[in-house]
Amino acid sequence: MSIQSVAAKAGVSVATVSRAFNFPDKVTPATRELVERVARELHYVPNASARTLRTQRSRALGVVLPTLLNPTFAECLQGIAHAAVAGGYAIIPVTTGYQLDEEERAVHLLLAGNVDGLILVVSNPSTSAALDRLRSTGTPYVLAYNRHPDHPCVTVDGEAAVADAVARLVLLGHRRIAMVSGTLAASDRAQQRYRGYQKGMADAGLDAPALIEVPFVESAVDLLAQLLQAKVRPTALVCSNDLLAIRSIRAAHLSGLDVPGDLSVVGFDGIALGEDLTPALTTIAQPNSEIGRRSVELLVQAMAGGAALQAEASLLLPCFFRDGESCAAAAI
Amino acid sequence: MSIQSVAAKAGVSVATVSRAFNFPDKVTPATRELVERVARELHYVPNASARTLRTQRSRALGVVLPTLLNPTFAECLQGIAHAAVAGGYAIIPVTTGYQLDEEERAVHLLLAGNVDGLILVVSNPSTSAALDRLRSTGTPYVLAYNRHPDHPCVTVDGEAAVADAVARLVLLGHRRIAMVSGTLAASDRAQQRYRGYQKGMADAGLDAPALIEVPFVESAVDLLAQLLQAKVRPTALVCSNDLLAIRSIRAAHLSGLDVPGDLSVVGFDGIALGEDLTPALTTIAQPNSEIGRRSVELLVQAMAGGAALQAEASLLLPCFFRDGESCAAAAI
DNA sequence: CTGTTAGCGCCTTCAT
DNA sequence: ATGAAGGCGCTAACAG
Repeated sequence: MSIQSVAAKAGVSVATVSRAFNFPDKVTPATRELVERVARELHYVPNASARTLRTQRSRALGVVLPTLLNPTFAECLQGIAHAAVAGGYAIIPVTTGYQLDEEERAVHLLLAGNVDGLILVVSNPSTSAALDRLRSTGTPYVLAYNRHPDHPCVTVDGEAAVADAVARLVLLGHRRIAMVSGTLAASDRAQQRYRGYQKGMADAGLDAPALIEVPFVESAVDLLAQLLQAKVRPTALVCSNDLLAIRSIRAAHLSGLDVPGDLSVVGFDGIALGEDLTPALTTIAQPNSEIGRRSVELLVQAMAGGAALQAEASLLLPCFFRDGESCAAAAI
Repeated sequence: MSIQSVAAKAGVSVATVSRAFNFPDKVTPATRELVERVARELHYVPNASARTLRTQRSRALGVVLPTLLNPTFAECLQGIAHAAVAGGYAIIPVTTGYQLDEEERAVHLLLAGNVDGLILVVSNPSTSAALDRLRSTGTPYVLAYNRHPDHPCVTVDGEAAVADAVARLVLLGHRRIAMVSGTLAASDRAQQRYRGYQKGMADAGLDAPALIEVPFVESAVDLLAQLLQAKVRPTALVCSNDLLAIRSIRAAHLSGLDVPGDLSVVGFDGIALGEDLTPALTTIAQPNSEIGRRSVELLVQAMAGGAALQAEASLLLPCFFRDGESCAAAAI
């Protein structure tokens, strides 16, 4: 079922068959149709490996993500997948479970797999050994969700967005506003959002209580419930992501608190599911699917140009405060 | 950076380098170490395309899924990804958006991409043109979530599980139990679950009201809210998947109904998020990640044996009723 | 416009 | 245990 068989059956050379597929204009309409017909009859499908070997282009993109269990990244991957297919690229996703050594393994794996380019969400661009390795190979790549002056990135201004969210809570009369985050060291996003929180509090002239850091997902609800039962508790929580926001709401209920009556909760990410919950999640919505799409577009464009992407190509997409039902005016 | 360079620098033949990597036992420990050292120095990485071209094995699996926006499939893909990496395979996922023609395109795409095997979640195995095409090529494949006597499948007994759930609702005193489903024609899973519902109702000697079919996700909540405001409304809803269950709960709230006080809701899928919601989702939990993992294992095993998978290899995994807070005894 | 041909990098007999 | 050489299927010069 090779190009040879098609050429033989059609009575032309392999070069003609190749041209008929890759440069239809460079062959007579008659021969092109002949070749196409024979190819169809033989169920001929070009061999991708042979083509890749010859052209040195695999038309495959590697994708490195923390996890697919967070809908944020699933939505992003969906966006990547669509854009990739549209651009004639296949994608090879690898998840790292937020582990640094897995990031390196993933990059190694994908590089060995001959991908033409990489989209990655890393823990922290500044300290990523995986990125160093990648850079030294010259393979085009783009970071999604990460933000760093030395790398091409597609993301949003999480810091400003959180500061804005805090300002809104203040306008609603909240004073004791706490922030809930996963392990701060595990992601630059978390750090940026935390900075935004601190800025927001400072701008409002409020003291920022200590960050509520929730290391393990399993114990998150219990830990939060405990905190909410303290004599002096926050009236509003700014959560570093929607999953934490959902768990915070659950913790509130377990503590006998009504959301938003007794406690306001703001998330971050804008997962689609949030809109179907009760209360509907108030959150800072990122364009997750678009982050994926734009990352692909940037990468494909760069690869077409032959050059690796520059940090200057970075994109800062808008995100917006999505009003839901988990936020209300502070009780007096 | 080819095997040639390594051979030259190490002063051995390319054959020896190849052996050092693929059959370490077939070379002297000394030469093996020499080759490994030189390879490391040169940052040599075997070229996957060349190897694939030569061996006719890509060590890549194609995955065809409806969507990643439903956490069910995201969880499954995560399971697939883990098992694939463990088995030395890369995965190439393609989503179809529940569209038949996309299924065919996906299969075509992946076949052209030289995958060694395919895992797919199709709309309906009985009517799938994509499967016919696939079968005729002899490429090993396995269906996930689908169930059909003529194909190798990895799934659960959704029919029995729903019948059991209905029985539990009946025990709680419910009589007016309705079923909520997406487009029935769009998936064999939905059909199986509906049959389970009908069976459960019949077993309890109850009349099954007409299926509540929700064609469009966007209008689901509105449609459901409308139904719940009828003079005679169900006291319990069995939903064909967790996303519908979540929307049903929202519709209930919008209608002023308390869940589970006024309305019990049972989902199907067991998405992880369900446990963090309030009320925690009562659902029929499938082992989504395991469905993915076992699919890969079956496929890899079959490919090692050289034969395509037989329908007899199908796996019916256990699923279980996961008690949450969205279900309670019927009000008298 | 079409054909001939030389590799792309690797594995794998077949010799040695 | 190691080396030499053919060829997997394809594309891209280069001829004609």
